[in-house]
Parts: sequence; C-alpha cells; structure tokens
Amino acid sequence: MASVYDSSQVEDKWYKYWEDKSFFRAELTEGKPAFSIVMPPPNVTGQLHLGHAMDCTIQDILTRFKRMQGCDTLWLPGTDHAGIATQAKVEEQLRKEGLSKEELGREKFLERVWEWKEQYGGLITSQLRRLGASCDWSRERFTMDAGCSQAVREVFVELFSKGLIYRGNYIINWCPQCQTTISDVEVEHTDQMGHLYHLRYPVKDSEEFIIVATTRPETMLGDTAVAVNPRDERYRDMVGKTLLLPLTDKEIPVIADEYVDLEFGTGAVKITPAHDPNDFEIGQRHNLAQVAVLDKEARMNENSGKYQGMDRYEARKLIVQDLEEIGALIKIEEHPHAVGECYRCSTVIEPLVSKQWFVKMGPLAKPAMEVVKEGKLEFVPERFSKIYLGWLENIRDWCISRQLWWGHRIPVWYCQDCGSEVCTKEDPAACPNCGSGRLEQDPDVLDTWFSSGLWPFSTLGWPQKTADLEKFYPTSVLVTGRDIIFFWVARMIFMGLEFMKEVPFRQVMIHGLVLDAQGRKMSKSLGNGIDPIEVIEEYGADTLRFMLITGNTPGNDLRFHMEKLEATRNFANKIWNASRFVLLNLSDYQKTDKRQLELADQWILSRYEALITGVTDNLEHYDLGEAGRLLYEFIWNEFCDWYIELCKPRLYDKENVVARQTAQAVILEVLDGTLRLLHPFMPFLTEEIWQNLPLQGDSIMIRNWPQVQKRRDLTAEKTMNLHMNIIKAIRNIRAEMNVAPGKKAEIILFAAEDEISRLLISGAAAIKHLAGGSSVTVLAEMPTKPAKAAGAVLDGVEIYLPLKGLLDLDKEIARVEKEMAQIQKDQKLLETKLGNPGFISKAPAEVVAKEREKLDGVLARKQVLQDRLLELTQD
RNA sequence: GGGCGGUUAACUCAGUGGUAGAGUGCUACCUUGACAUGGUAGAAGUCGUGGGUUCAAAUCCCUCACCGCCCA
Repeated sequence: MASVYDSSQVEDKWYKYWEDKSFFRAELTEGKPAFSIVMPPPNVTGQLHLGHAMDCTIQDILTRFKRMQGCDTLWLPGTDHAGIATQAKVEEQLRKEGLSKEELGREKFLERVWEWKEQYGGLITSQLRRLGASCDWSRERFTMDAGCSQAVREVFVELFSKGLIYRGNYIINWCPQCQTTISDVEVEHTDQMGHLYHLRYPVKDSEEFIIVATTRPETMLGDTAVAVNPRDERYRDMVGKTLLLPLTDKEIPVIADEYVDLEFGTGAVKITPAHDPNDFEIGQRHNLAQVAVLDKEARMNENSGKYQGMDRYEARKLIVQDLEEIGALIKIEEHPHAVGECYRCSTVIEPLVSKQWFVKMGPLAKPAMEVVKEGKLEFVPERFSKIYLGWLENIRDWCISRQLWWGHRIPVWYCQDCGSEVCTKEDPAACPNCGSGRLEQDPDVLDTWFSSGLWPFSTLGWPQKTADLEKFYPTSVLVTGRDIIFFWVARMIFMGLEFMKEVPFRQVMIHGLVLDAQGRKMSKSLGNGIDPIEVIEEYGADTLRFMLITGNTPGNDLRFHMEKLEATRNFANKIWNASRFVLLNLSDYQKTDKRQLELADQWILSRYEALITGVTDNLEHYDLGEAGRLLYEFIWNEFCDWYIELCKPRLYDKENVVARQTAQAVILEVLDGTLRLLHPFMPFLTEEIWQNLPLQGDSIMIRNWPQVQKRRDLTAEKTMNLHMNIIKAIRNIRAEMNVAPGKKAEIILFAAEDEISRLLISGAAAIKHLAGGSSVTVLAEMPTKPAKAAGAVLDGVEIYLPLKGLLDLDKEIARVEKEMAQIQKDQKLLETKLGNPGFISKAPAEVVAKEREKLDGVLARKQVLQDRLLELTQD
C-alpha cells in the first residue's frame, strides 16, 4: 500500500464492481422495510454542478445508511426534459448551421432534440456515477419517456374533466426572448433603479386634472382608467369624472378601488389592464376594456399609433418626450422598484393578456397545506414549512401552457368543423360531437414542472398499479435545495395528494446553496463556478462529498474553500494511513477468543460505542454535518492520536502473544466498524480499505450497520482521561523546558488517595510510553516534595520531572506562578458563585454540588502549587 | 413594506441556560518503524448593539445596526 491515498486508482474500479454486482438495485424483498428517495431530476442536457453534487451526496449518504441498516432501499434516478433550456440549446445549434426551427418544422425539430438528448443526456448520469451515487440505474427515468408521458396525459385529462384545468384569457408573464409564457414562480424580481414619471391627465371639459405616477409611461396608450382609493379625500370629487388620455384624447373614467395605495406616488394610478397584473384585476372588477399596446416581441403594436413597431424602451423615451412637449410631464423621480425577469434568460418579462391553459389552484392548495399543518409531511429544518405555507396561501392559478415544441403536448384537440374541444387519454380519431375527422391538437406544450410534479409516482409506474408503487410510495424523504420549494416541492405535494391520495414523501430535507469562497452564488456570468468533476479528479470523490456535508448546519448555505477541500483530503489520507498501520500489523492475524482487554481497549470500545450512537442518531435526524464531525474527531483524535499509539508496544512485541492478539482483534474491530459508519460519507476509500482487511464479505456497502452492544464503559473513559491528562501535562512541561523530544526523562507521580494511586500504577506503562519517560515511579507517600524538579498538579495527582541539569529554575517558577494566577482566578469565580445565596437556594442541587467539587479541586491544587512555589524559591 | 437566516478566535464554521469549541492559518520544536496531506506543545475571542427575564445568558425575550436570501 502506498503511503498516500490515490483516489484515481480506486474509484472507477469499485463503482463498476458495485454496479456489476447489482448492489444498488432495490429487490422488493418481502418483509424488509422500505426506504425510498426519488432524485430531483437534473436537466437532461445539463452538467453536474456543485449544487447537484451536494444534493446527491446527501441522498447517497441517506441511501447507503438505510441500505446498511437492512432496508429495501430505492434511490431512483432520472432526468428532466427541461423544456425551455433544452429547446434553446438545440435552437442555438441550429442557428450555427444557419437554420431555424421554423424552417425545419415541428416534427424534424423534435427529432433533432431527441438526437441531442441521446448525445448529451448521458453526461450528467455518468457524472453522478463519478460522485459515487448508489442509485438504482435499472429504474432510471426521464420525464418524457413513455411511462411519464402516460402519467402526464392521465393527470391532465383527469384535472380537465374535474374542471381543475381550464383555458382562458388572462394576464400572463410573457418572455419576449424565449417567446413563451412562464409561470409566476419563473419570474425573478430584482431591485433596480428606475424612474417614477408624474403625468398630468386633464379632466374632460374642465380645467381640472389628475396627476398619476407610473414607472411605465409607454403603456399609457393602453390606459382605460385612472384609479384612486375611495378613502382618499384628495380625489373624492374626481371619482366618476372623465379624463382625456394625453397624446390620444381618448376618454377614460376615474374609478375608485381599494387596491390603490394612498401613500404611493400621487395616490392616483393609471390603469392598463392589458399590461399589468394588478391593473388586470382592477379592470375585471370595473369592467374595463383591455387595450394591448405591446406585441409578443415587446414592441408597440397597431394600437399605438405613430409608435407602432418601436421597442418598448425606445417608445418609452419618445412618449416621455412627447408628453413633455404637450406639458403633460410634471416630473421624473428616481425610483427603485422590482423588475420581473425571466429566470432562464433574464429578459424583462412583459405582462400580456393571452389565451392560455391554467390549473385551478384553490382546491389543490388546500389539502397541500393541511398535510403540513397536521404534520403528515414535515420540512427539515421546520422553518421551511412557513415559506411553503405562505406561498400556498397566496397562490394564483398556475399557467401551464408553453409556446414551445419540446415538451408534453397539451392533449386537447379542436374540431375544425363544430369547434368543440376534445380532451382524452387516447388521441381522438374523430370529433365526438360532430364526427368530423378534422381535429387539430393544441400547439402548446406543458410547463416542464407539470411532469416533474408527478415524479414521485410517475417514476414508480403510475397509472399502472405496480409493485414498486406499492412498496415505495410514499417515498421516505425528498432532498432538495430551498430554491425549488415552489417550483417543484409544492407541486409534487398537491399532485401526489390529488392522484395518490397520499403525500409523496413523509419528509422534505431542504439544504442550502453552495457558494463561492466570498459567499456569492456561483454563476456563469461571474465565472466563479467550480466543476465538481475537476475536483473529483484532483482530490477524489470522497473528499468532495465529505467536504460538502461537513462544517455547516442543515438548511444553511456552504462556502466552498479550497483550504477546506485540502483539509478533507488530508483527513482521507489520515484514514488511509491509519488503516495501513493496522494492516501492517495484522499480517499474521488470526481470530482468537483469548482476548485480554486492557484499559486502552475498553476505552476505545467505549468511545466507538458512543460513536455508533452519535452517528446513527444524527443521520436519523438528517444532521449529516454533525455525524461527519463526530467521525472526523473519533478517527483523528481518539483512534489515531491515542489508540494507535497506545497499541504500538503490544503490537510490536511478538513475544506476548495474547496481548498482541488482543490488540489486533480490538483494532480490527474498531477499524472495521468505523469504516462502516464512514462508508456512506466516503464510499470509495472505505471500500478500498475494507477489501484489504482480513474479513469476510463481498462489499462494505452491504455489510450491516454497526449496532451498540452496551459496551459503553464510563469508568474506563474516566481513567483513560486521567492518564491522558497526565501525559499531556508531562508533554507540556517537556516542551516548556525545552527537553529534546528524543530525550527520556524520569517521571514521578504521587496521589494522596489510594484509589487514584492504583490508577496511576495501572497507567504507568502507557504514561511512560507516550510521555517520553525513562521510568515512571508512583510514590505511595511523599514526605518531602522534590524541589529541583518541574511539576504539575491535576485531578488529585502530583507530577514531577526531576530533569537533572535541564531544569531552569526561573522558568519553572514562572510556570508555576502562571498556573497559580489561573487557579486564583478560578477560585474567585467559584467562591463568588457559591457565596451567592440565590445560587445556593435556586440552582439545582446537582449543579451546586458540582461547583463545590470544582472548588475543592481548585483549592487542593492551589495548596500544592503554593508549597511548590515555596520550595522552588527557598534556597 | 412583510418574512426568514446570519453576525462567536485572523479566516470558515460548530455550540442553544451552568466559567467558550473545531478545522485552516499563526508560533516553537520534531523527518520517532501508519501518515510531513504528519506529530507534540502553544498563543489567540468583552460570542454585532442596547435593554430585559434568571441564582446564572453566546444560549431565552425585546430593541436597533449591518450582511444575505425569499416574498410583495
């Protein structure tokens, strides 16, 4: 074995081995409890980024953990067809060839997209394999495969027949770049500095006027009213009057509506029902006409007179200029406001009135809220349920039609003869109303999230009644980022409740984002993204995985630091070398029953037992970071720094067979168990080591999860702590006295209490070995204290190092005085506390007793230090 | 404007009533038969501000400030 762990030599080998042996497959074993996760499907043409890496690492840890615990485990992978993004990529490819999708035609274009999907769709799944994802590839799904498509069809038709899907003219978000509608959640609001234009609208046949404030003057040509708040004194007399829209002299009424904010601007707002969602609603309440002045390219249309054909921003400039000329522009103010942009292309979206398909949300949202309120579905951390509920409370109907070609085509046909609408599970051959064969299918496709919303059951075979569905629905937990709660999580919940009559998952674990070292989001435009595959190649998948889940708490963002990556790589290497040490000393290992456990063995077994509990409990509660931290600390501090060192004398001594075999047995047991606990976090490294251990089994990944055996031994832990503290104190003295590390020194220990004295004798060998002692003498009595020695005192033990010739008296005095100062501080603190009658009477007796004990210890130590100081300063 | 999260050692973060912890970095020493991607020892924090509750607050409550995110 090499002294440095080389991940590149082992990862592919083991992944292939696991996959070939079908270890990832859910077997539907009778009687085994189920554990299932559906993977949030990444974009089929996408590449793995650190967000996926974190998300999938968490899922893999949970999956491997549950698998080892004996569950019938299914982690179901798949990809999403990602309508807009994928279509855009293929269109871009066409553009390079000098083609457009219109030239190609719908059918040919879709063929091209499928080709593209075949070519690039495998990339992300192969990248997930590099990460070590133990998902069941035999059940891999795609949102546009036959099964998922059938599910989409089923759901659409059913919702349609229940009246929960309808078509109508409403205001929607239009992306002039993508040339499609997008849903409310796909609009991103960013604060930008804009202007508030104050415009004067004159009252007809009067000298009066109203000043309205607007951020979008170019839409004024589509104004059909001006609204004020009915409680607004300023405009009481204006309501009902007719205004003349500047530039056109069109007559529009002044109306009163509660929606208008008295504080904002002038308290009077122009109403453009065709280009603003709020105005749209006001327009409906007051029966106002909708006059569209912008087209789908966001250019001024035929209703805009001389401005026709202009881009919206160009038109804004000119209209403002023209208004100024006629004296209708009162003033322009700087005004910060939120601008809605397309989440895909960042183009400013344009609210337009358009005939689209919608899902009626009210009836679906209600049960989706109930299950969370009733605790049938839990968010982890809990606070995310508030975000979820808040969103559903104010939800608007979901616009699901998209003017794209790539996606699930809306299963509605229009009869060209009688005009009826046909929505059926099977493609209709003739109009059921008039029998005509002239049916045309709706050209639009569905929002990608419509099919992802069905993911937890469509992937398990629904609408068929399958064994998978029976066993694995509801899934155990969903793991995803918080940016996707509205897009996806909420939709899966109401779809699951509607069609399965059951939550799609019992828990939702929400994690944060991976940020760059400065705490910024990683983005293409900033160029601060990090390719996980490059990280895997340089540092190994285990390192990346462990780094992504440690050092933060659930739900919080994680900053990506190269230093942290290195530290984790060093940890992997540490494990590698500790294992190497064990293996080097296990060459002649034989199973034995003749174990004679020493204190160190009892101690490490006890600590290992605590580790099992800690790691298991934290994994059960999705606190992976804490579980990882416990493993890190146990392995590095307790196992490597102490246990391995304590074992060395026994392992090197081939004469004492029983002692050696005992050490071999315990170190193997602890290493084996620790590797198993670590396996979900670092699957490759643990497999590579485990395969080298003298143990039976095909793979660590299908071994049992370690169980506690009631071997926690607090007495052994306490004794060991005493020994460790003595060793540390001696090392400290040696370092402060500049004793060369190789130089052995005489150690004298004394305890007034017999019981402690016995513990010292039992630890003498270990202390000698680890504290660089030439000898360890435990004195039963100490009539005179050695003056010419360096010393320390702790837990009822006095330590002396005679250090002939090496002792610097002044230094030693300084050391003792420093310690004395600390002791006095402690004493004062404790005395103040114990002198407080409130503390004595109100604090729990247990706490008081503990503080008393502390004070006793402090006083005893003080006494010894005082004596020593006296002796040191005497002659 | 509303909501959520954060503010702890130089940096990155744990800690959620009983005298502050880790990793990295820093200082000194050490190539000792697992590991220099290492070992040993050490220095380093009035736990954002101001109040309150409590015998006791980094921890619970309130105020404010700053940073980040979400919603409108």
